[in-house]
Amino acid sequence: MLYNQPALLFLTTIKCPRMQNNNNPTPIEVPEVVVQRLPIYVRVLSQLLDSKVEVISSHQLGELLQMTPAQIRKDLSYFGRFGKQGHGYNIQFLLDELRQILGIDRAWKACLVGLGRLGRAIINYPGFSPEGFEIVAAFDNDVGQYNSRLGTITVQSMEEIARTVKAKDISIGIVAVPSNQAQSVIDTLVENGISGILNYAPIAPFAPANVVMRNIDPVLSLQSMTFYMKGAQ
Amino acid sequence: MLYNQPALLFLTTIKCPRMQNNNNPTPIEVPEVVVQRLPIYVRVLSQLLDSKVEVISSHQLGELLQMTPAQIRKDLSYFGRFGKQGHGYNIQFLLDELRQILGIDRAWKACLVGLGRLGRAIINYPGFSPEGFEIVAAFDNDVGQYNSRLGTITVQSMEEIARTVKAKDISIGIVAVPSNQAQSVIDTLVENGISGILNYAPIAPFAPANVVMRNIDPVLSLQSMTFYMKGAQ
DNA sequence: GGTTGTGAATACATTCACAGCA
DNA sequence: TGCTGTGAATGTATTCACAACC
Repeated sequence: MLYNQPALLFLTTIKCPRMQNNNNPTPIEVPEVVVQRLPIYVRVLSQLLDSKVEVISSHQLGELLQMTPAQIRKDLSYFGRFGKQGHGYNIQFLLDELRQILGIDRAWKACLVGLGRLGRAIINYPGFSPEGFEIVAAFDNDVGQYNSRLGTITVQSMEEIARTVKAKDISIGIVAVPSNQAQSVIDTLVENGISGILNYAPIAPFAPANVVMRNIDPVLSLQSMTFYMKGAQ
Repeated sequence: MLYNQPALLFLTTIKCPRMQNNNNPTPIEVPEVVVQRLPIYVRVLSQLLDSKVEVISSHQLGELLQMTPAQIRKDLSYFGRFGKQGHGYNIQFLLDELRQILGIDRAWKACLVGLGRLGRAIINYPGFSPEGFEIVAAFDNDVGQYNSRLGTITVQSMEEIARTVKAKDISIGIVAVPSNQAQSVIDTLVENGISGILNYAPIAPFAPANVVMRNIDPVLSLQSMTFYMKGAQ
């Protein structure tokens, strides 16, 4: 059976077009779990670069991330040959490559739906824009919110989602509405051509296979945590 | 090589003591990925129960969660035999069992470290307490925050972490401090006997193997999302 | 010497397929 | 008949181990 959507968190191998910078145009398969690790490498490599480290071996990187050097080398080898034998990886070069592979070498426009407490925290979160994710529109159903300004953004009614998503060429939707509205908001975003959704609502969302879904759900994290803590308290 | 800590998100099989309600006292191994799915089952089953559904088959549940019925049956079979042939699973019974297995049939006390914008959003998040996770203390280094009250909680200085964690018997720490302070806060929590950490700081944290770590990092989610969206924009 | 990149080997997770039971 | 529970089979992911190279 094909399932088009990970059960909130996990999924397996998926076909992807091979990177363009490679001369071989045949498609390769990259495990989804590998793709999910690439941003972690990017994060650590950036920090190392900030600390003026220029070169790192898979062994040292594995030490920092608590993973095996072999896994790091294997992960990277899906995309190219970025290292030098006897030397390691040039951090700046590897970072540039990984950013291009992930598609984070450019800016991405997102809209936020839902401006309750959670939505306002999201719109004020300072971590998105330095990484190239810019929230350029915000929507809420509460009439009291309309036309209120949050930074450079003016809150719009949900009826304006269709028009604004197209007008501003938005490709990512961030969903922060109450659970009972979340699926219908997701449907609206999908209908209007959004291709990725970051969902904060505690539901098991549905979306077609061509839309990428990511869920942020701290309660699920806590609930799987306690399984391992039952001896502790 | 043994690695004691998942690289932020994912890990594999781990030894766990078998459930007590089973007569067999030998330890079984439950894949971590299975444990992470149990809360998802709990969530959907609760919603079904609210909708007055009493019984469900693995096929129907698989439909709702976009996973195979075999996977659901296999996952549950690690912990016991909860279904009836020809009938399906009694939702109330299965829920009770799953809650006990996960250790979420009781309350858990947590403390929050960091009361910036993110920390205040976390302390106001209404999703924790209905699930039995109660934030009973909050700490910040900013003198301006001390003794300010957030709901029933009074903000304390970080020096009071040790005393308060012990006095209030807190087992979970929620970390919402800036990246550069996060590892040292985690170390402090660990030293004071915290056994689970929910980390919101965008770092690759380190903790000993006996501490359960979960990371909430929307930027990582977005960065692996765009990999699949490069055709879209 | 040190380190990468990778086929082969191992370990793990999912799915199949069917016996067994209501 | 309809569905669970589960060994066996398949499909994936990780790790090993070593040739190739600096």
